[in-house]
Amino acid sequence: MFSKACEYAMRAAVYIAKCSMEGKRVAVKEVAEATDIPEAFASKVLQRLARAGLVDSLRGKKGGFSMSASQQKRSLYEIVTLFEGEAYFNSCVLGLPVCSSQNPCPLHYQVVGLRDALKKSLQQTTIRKAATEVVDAGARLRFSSEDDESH
Amino acid sequence: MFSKACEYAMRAAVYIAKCSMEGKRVAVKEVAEATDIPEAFASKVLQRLARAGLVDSLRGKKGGFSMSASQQKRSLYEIVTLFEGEAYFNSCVLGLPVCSSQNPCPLHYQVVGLRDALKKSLQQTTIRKAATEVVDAGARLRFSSEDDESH
DNA sequence: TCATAAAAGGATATTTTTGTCTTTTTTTAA
DNA sequence: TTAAAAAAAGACAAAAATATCCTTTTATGA
Repeated sequence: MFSKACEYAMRAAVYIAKCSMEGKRVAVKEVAEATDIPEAFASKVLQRLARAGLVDSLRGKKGGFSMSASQQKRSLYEIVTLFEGEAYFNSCVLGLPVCSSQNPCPLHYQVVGLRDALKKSLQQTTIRKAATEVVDAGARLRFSSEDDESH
Repeated sequence: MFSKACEYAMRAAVYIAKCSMEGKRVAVKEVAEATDIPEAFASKVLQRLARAGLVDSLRGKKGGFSMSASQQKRSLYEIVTLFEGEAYFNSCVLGLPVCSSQNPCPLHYQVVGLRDALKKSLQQTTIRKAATEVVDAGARLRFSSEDDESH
């Protein structure tokens, strides 16, 4: 449904938010392990999130990534559009360059409403809210449980 | 949202259905032109649809593609899963290998319902129905209108 | 039977996505 | 001031998706 980069970005962002809520700055290495992302790729994804202002990064010893309260309030939609582009939610399901109520493709009415609902759902879901699911409901950001990290 | 191959497959299938409803068999060349798909790629996509039994193909002079009444009744969902895989609608939005109500990711409840609705909508939409939209409501399968095909 | 039209199949090319590795810059603290 | 730790940046590699081209097989009709 979404690209790997986008999936990774969401997992990483939620993990960083969770850490920031606990007042902890995290390094790429930890984010990568906690969310099952290849470390070097995680680094690229986080660079992109940082350049977009969705996370803060600090270089050097004791550096790492964090999210301010206002960053935690940004929506998952912002992450998705950063990696998939606005077109993901706006362009024609059949790939036509023009498709609207004026000029619909045969699936326009069929699909547009549902896709808009998905869009709105992601717009209304803050990164912080997703992080809270992890803390409160034990929702996961990686396959294996946090118990068997074995370190 | 969907891959090019999948978009092409849906456009091509709907066009072939429309032609078959008019009792006309069509060649790749015509399908490609009518739906704005690169011809060689259209050929590959149609081969795949044919192997999957979603369209009939006939070689040789007067050959081409067509869809029987029962093929026209197949759903768009079948085309999508042929090109995107079942996983498209079933796997975790965040890309986790395991994600269910037992073991949800932080977006599980948020997104799963909407994606299921999209799935059902595609399952309930037959290729024939989409083709009827084109015939009855003038819905389009390519950018420019059919008037300016200039031939 | 032979030329022609069409799909099928195979090979190849291009672009994008995914993933890795190495070097550089920045910061901290000893 | 220097070693260590961390992100940033750049180069590269591998895989997948997209796209094109060429050959082979099949059917038709003259």
